[in-house]
Amino acid sequence: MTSDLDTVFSALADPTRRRILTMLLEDDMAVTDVAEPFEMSLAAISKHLTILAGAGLISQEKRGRVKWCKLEPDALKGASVWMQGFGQFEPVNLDAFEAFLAQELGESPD
Amino acid sequence: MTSDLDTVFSALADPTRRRILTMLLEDDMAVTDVAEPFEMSLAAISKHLTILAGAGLISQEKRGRVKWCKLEPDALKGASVWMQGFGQFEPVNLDAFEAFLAQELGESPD
DNA sequence: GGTATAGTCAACCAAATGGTTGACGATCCC
DNA sequence: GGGATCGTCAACCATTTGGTTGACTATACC
Repeated sequence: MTSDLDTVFSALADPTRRRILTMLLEDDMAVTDVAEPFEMSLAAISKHLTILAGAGLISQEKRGRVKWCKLEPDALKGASVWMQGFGQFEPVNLDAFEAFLAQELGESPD
Repeated sequence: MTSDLDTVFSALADPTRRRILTMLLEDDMAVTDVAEPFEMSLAAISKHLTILAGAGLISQEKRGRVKWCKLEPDALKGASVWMQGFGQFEPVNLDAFEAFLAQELGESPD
């Protein structure tokens, strides 16, 4: 039983994959364009993208011969919450932030 | 140049190590006591602890023949901030949270 | 149809990972 | 000193990881 956290954290453990995610923060990209700035083969990047997709961190949609990669930041949520469990980083923690969100958003559904 | 994020995220990618961290959330522990609930050798746990210490996630202090392990949650900070960069988890993002913190904390230095 | 482009697949490889066991050094206790 | 406990080290092993190259499929273009 491999946890979601396993796949997410190990996906994030590789600098190439983190760099890909930050690239996708700007805009959706085709596989070839993702690969362009890296000094490694297209096949290698394709594997990295498969791993990111496996972790749910990106989604991929094929249109014509081009496969578009889209960031799915929600997949970070579980990992983020897990880490917050340790995070007395700030005097204000998740509870306070949730209270803030509740107040800020009024009645947002979901 | 291996990034801090590399070592932190790959330390977190293993379920045994995450479980160790949650155990240490309760209290500082000796190596033998950390190992007790796991079905694996003491040497294996010792290696995991070395990796956690290498990532800065725990510190270890030897008193007598006992080595105490202490959680160092600040080491999660960098990784947490990195992840927040993606976190349009909610309609409210980092900017809003920073504003919230500023307001909440008044004049907290640093 | 023919050719270029986008991307994956399969086989292979070196290095890293996560575990084992057995020997060992240090410390505590009698 | 002698024996038990704490923990690491070293050697070893199987599996996973991150990369390569070459062949291949599918789409686009002329």
